[in-house]
Order: sequence, then structure tokens, then C-alpha cells
Amino acid sequence: MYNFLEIEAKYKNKWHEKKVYEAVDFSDKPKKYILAEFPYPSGAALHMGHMMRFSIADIYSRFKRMSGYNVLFPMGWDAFGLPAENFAIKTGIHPSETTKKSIDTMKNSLIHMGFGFDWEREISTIDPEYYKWTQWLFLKFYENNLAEYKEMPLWWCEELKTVLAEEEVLEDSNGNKISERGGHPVVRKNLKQWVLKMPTYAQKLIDGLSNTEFPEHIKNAQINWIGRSEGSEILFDVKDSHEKIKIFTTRIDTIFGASFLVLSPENPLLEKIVSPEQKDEVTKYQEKVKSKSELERTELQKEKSGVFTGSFATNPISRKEVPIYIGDFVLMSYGTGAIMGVPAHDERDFEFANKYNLEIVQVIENEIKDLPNKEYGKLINSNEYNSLTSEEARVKLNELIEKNNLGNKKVNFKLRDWVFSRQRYWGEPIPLIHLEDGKIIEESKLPLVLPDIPNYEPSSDASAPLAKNSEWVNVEINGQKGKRETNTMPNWAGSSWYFLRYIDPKNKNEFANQDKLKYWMPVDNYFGGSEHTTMHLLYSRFWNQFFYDINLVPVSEPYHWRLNGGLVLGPDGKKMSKSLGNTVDPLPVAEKYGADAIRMGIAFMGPVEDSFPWNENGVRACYKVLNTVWNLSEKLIDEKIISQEVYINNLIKNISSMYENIRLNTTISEIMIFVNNIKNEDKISKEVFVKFLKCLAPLAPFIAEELYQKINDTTFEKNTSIHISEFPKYDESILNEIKINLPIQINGKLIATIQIDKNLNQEEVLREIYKIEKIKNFIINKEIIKTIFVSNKILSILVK
RNA sequence: GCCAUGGUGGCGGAACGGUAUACGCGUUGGUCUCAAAAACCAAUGAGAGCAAUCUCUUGAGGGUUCAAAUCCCUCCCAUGGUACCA
Repeated sequence: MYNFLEIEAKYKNKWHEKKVYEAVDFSDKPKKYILAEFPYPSGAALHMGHMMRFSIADIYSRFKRMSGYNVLFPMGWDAFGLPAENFAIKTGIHPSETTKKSIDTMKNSLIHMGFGFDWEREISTIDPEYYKWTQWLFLKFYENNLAEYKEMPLWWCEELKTVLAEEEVLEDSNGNKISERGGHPVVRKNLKQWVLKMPTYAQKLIDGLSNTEFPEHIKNAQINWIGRSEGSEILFDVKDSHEKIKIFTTRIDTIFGASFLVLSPENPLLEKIVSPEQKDEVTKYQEKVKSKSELERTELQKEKSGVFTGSFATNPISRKEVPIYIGDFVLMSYGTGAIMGVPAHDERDFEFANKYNLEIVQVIENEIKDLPNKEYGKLINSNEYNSLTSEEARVKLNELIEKNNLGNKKVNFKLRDWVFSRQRYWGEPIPLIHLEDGKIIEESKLPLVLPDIPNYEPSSDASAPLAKNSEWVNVEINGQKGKRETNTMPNWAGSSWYFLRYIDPKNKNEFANQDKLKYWMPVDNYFGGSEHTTMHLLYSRFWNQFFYDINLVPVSEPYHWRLNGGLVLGPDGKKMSKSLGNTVDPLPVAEKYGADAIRMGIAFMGPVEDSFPWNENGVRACYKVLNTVWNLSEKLIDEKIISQEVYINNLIKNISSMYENIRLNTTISEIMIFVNNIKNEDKISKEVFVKFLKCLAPLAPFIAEELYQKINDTTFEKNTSIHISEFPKYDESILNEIKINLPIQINGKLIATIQIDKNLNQEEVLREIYKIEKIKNFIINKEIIKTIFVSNKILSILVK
């Protein structure tokens, strides 16, 4: 039995004291920037999810370091935000205190688990020296008109006293809208907020993906989220009025089939066009819609509803008069807040037309006979455009409307402005001042430190906690009175650029030195969770692209490659959560089996992108293997043993590519196979065993280090550490000496496997098989029609 | 509905055009022990047979190929994402 606790105590701090994992700025070695999403220290301790993500990234970074790379593998704390603040409110202890405590606990756990982070580069988003630059970068958005203060229809959470972004709102089992954090009820409300104009970058965020090697499914997720659609904006004249209604459509080719318009109930034009007779009904409908969420309004199964406005509009192409309706399924936040209804070629319009008895005119013809028919085809009932294809008609009609000022081509995106302010205390203060005359000016000195106020709880009047602190709020600039912005930044702010600060974490004069940025960027491998695909991952790409455009960073795409890791589920197969009571704490497991065993056990569960219900089996199996390895170290001799040479070369060959492709479960299988092969030998070649320890080192850094020091008879120093040593290379010539089993098929059926030398050619193999009675009987006296030979794989013979 | 991913022993998984079930867990038997645990050794996809051996098997059904878990088509199921986006 090996004493893992003793070994862990021996090395866990020393590795860091001796800077084994130090990333050196500017080196002759090629650089490798490996990043794992940093955790929230919100009062909770290290959990299995952290263990899984960090183990995978750590194993990979150790492999790359041993493979000759100058590795940057940093860690920090995403310490602002709701979880930390809610925890503080719950415990009654100030968030600065709870957060600090959490950071200490988590850092200790991470060091205990043997993760090779370069702690010299540790950052924390709540450190004023850090958020000074978060604020500074925010001002760059403001200065470039990408930050705007505007009224937005937003999710309002009464319980949290804050606005939530679309993506922070979830749905409970009853279909009610609830907040992602805390699960409180959420409603729609119009409020003035700071937004970042992310849609400005919609196209660039799509295009930039082709410069990355993200997996296709991540690219697709982002592209679909951004939601580009090409169409036309078309102006309809309102009858007996000077007003025009602008609609957005992707199907201008169906314009002759438009038999009504539908406006969003929030459309400001309504005031001017609703007829007196319809006024009451429209107002009533508008009121009803206010209590509905966008999701409720846009539910596919929901029955369509709407109200006639009493007005008509003229189709600018066909000159046909069509009635104007309002309907809750048309949203003000997308397109122009108005659509044309073409019931013959759109399911939703079809349903609406049937319900309100509106005309249905087919204008596209193709193989599909039933209406509605959304496919493209040849135009009919469209005057001079008849018999054109949809594509041809679109080009001609777009030309026509642009020439006659009836509209224009238009690209729309689903991506919305990013609401960037929170009425919360625990965030970066937004460094802006609202002057009495309505002007907004920048703070003159950064950081604008978050004041240490005792009462940080949200107030009931929807104002931010900072607003209560009048001493901090009221300022005087050149004789003019002003008020500081009291909203704070969201949790996402600090994490949108942290990868840049790791590169130069102590720089007092700039957020990071340009030469260092040029050396380290982009992040080569980014390990994170799939839940961040369309949030953090997209936000931080947006920030970095903007910084590139204003010459603050050297590359436009911050991440070259991305892995969305899986989850560790509870033993019941459900997502671990405190409310379900199915969480498993990694620390007791590590105490029972050791840090090496738990890291390996997690990596052994299966492919890194999959999720697994927790069980200890894998950890126990790895613990057993490590014990065997420990015992083997007492049988070493200074001799070469050919069979063992073969085993180790085979191992090195197999796992080198597995480590590189982060196929860690099979890497561990190969380790086990090697151990099974040599465990019953009386004597073990020292040279072979040392190579094996290096193969094991990324997975089990503690035991590998201890045995390496012992066998080499060295005292641990940076330059004697196994983790700085070179990953072993294999010798193909030794592997070529192995005999292989070659399957022999006759008429597609497996007849035998024969043991032969490697790399024999077809003639040689054929000569071999004639020596074997069983196979001979199948071939002799028969006509051989075809022989298929794949070297070292198979020999397949067809006979008649 | 659409998009993505997937469906392989009792279980996690391996193989991703070339011996299906590597490695591990579990189970069974054995060694050790007064006994148990641990540890170690052996067996272990299903069915037939005393046996050599044979037959079947990667969600279902077709197809391509000398050869298919792998490629193609149709369908079923599961997980995740997403939505009147005009």
C-alpha cells in the first residue's frame, strides 16, 4: 500500500515554490496557451464539475509541457456576480469577506488535487487592479458608441430587484418564467439600461468562426443563435393617411399573395392608424399582451390571435388594398415590428387567415399541392412576374423597390443588444457620471472602487444599492453637480477579457503588454462547459473582436480551439444539485483514494465530451493500478529486457496520439494494459519503468514524481522534476519485431488467424498459409477468383 | 416541428471499412483466513453441444462492398438546444 497522503504533502506546495509550472514570457520553445474556464467562488467549495474540467485540461497541459512546449496554464476567480452576492445576503456576511474565504478554500483544494496552474498569474475579477481595466475597456465601448443608455423591454425579477438578460431567464415545469439564478418569477418591463451593441458585430462573429478550429457543432450553435436572415423591408401606404408601414419579409417573391398586414401590439404607429371604432378593442388587446412573455406569445402550438385596426394599407407592388391587424406573435424586437401576411405560403399566416376569414391567394407553384406551401417554385398570380422562379423574382422585386423608394434589401439578425447593467451591489461600478444638464461623462480616475458599504441588499424601489450611498453618488465636476451611475456591470464583464490579463497580470500601466499579447495570443485550447456556447464564449469573442478593431489586441479571434466538456451527474443520473441532494464532494474521495486516483478515475469514465453519473468504480480501479505501480518499483534492475522494451514502446506509441487528441479514457486503458503485462514479472528494467513513469506523469503527477525522484536518487528541484522531463519517444524498429495475428477470410468468412511477422507482403503471407492444414483444405483444388490483402490487417480470398 | 448529438454485453465504454465486445466495473469459482474484508488467480455476449466446434449478436429494416457497429437510404427511440424570426 502506498501512502498517497504523505506523497501529496511532500510535493503539492513544492511544485509551486520551485516554479515547475511557470510560464515564461518569450521563450525559444513553441508556446501553448491552455485555458480552463475559471470558477465562481460563491461560497460553495470545489465540486465534481471543477474536478472534471480541470483534470482534463491539467492532463493535457502536462502532456504538452513534457512535449517541449512553453505552456501557459493559468487560473483565477470570477468573483463578482449574483451567486456570491446571494450567498452573502443569505449568511449576512459581506460579499468581500465570503468571496475571499471561498477563494482561499478553493485554491487550497486545487493545490491539493495537484493541478499545475501557474499561480504567479492568478487573477481575481474583484481585485481593483483587475477591474480597473474592466472599467477602462468598458469605456472603450462607450467612446466608440457601442455602449448606449436606452429604454428596453426587459425581464424584471421582483425578487432579485434586477433586470435579467433573455438568456438568464428559464422556464419552470409549469411554463412560468423564472430567473436562472434563484428560480424567482420574472415579468416583462420597460426600463432604461446600459446595453452593448453586440448586433453591430453579428456578421463578424459569424465570419470569425472560420478562423477557428471550434468543433462544427459549436460553430453551428453560435451561427444559429446569431440568426442571420436576408430579406427585404417594404413600405406599405396606409389608406387615407400619410403614414407608411415598414414590414420585413424574407419572401418578397410572395408579395402578390399578401392579403393582410400584422403589426406588433407595441408598434408606436398604432396610435395614428387605429380607427375610432376599433380603438377599445385594440387597447384591450394591447393590455392583455403586456402580461405575456415573449415565449408565451411565440409558442407554436398556441392559437393565433389578433385584432383588426380598422385601417387598410396598399401593397406597393400589386396596388391591392389589405386590412391591417395587430397580433401578439409579431414582436417589436425583431425586424420592423410588422409583417405582411401571405397565408398560402406560411403556416402561421395560413392559420391567422383561416381564423379571421382573410383571403388566401397561391402565388408559388411547385410539386407540393397542399397549402400552406413554404417551398420555392415558379410564380403564379403575380402579373408580369408570372413564371419567374422565386430566386429570379426576388432579384427583380428588390431592384424595383429600391429604384422606386418602396423599400430596400435588408439583413436581419436575431442577436440582440446585450443588456449590460444590473441593479446590484456586487459588480464592477460603471465608470460614468450623469451631469445635471443630462450629459454623461467618464470618470476621470480608474479604478472607480466599489465602496465598502454595509447595506448592499437590493432595495424595494428598483434602484441600485449604490444609490443609497449619497456620499458616493453625488459629485461635483467643474462646478456642475452630477450623479454617479449606480448600476453595476454583470457577471459576464470580468470573464469577457480575463484571458488577456493572465498574459500580463501585474501590469500597472496597461491591461496587458502588446509584445506579450503578441507572443501568447490566441488561446490555443479552451476547456469549458456547453452552457456557455452562446453566452460567455460569444460575449468574449465580441469583446476581443472589438479590441482588435481598435488595435488593442493582436488577433481578432481569442480562441483557436474549444472543447465543451461533459458533466459529472449525480449517482442517480440527474444533474448534481443541492436541491436534489445528489451532490458528491470530491475531497472525501481524494482522502480515501488519493488525488492521483480521483483525477485518473474521472478521466477514465469515458470520452471527455460526454456526461456520466458519478460512481467510485473507476477511481477504485485506478487506485489499484497505482498501488501495483508502487509495488513494481521495488523490482527494478539495471538490465534490458526485450519483452518489456516492446511493451513500453507500444505504450508510448499508442498514448502519444491519445493524449494529443484528449482521448483520456483509452490512454488510461493503455496504461492498465502495460501494467497487466509486466506486473507478474520478477524483475523490471529500470529504463523501461522510468519511461513508464513519464507516460503516467500527466495523469498521476504525485506518484510519478515520488517514484522518479526515488529511482533517480535525486532531491526534488525544478530541473529534476518529472514534470519538466521530456515525454518519451518510441522506437519503431522494436515494434517491428513483434509478431502479429493476421485474420484469414475465405469467401468473406473468418477461417483462422495466423501468427506472422509484421509487414510481410502478400506473397509471403500466401506462402505461410499453405503451411496450415486447415486453410489449405479450403483452397486446394479450387479456383481462386480474387485475393484481397491489407498489410498487417487481413487476407481475404474468394474461391469457386 | 426544426437543428445537433447519440443508440454496442448485466453496467461505463473500446473498435469508427478489415478478428465486435479492448480496458474497467459487476458476477461466479478458486487461493489466503477460524471466518470475513482486502489482496491475488481464473472464468464471464447469447444459444446449441460431452467435446472439437457450430449458430446468432452493435435500436429496426433495406442497400453498397470480398468485408459494415463504421458508408448510403427509410424508420423507431433517447438526450441536448431552439422557436410563430416574417
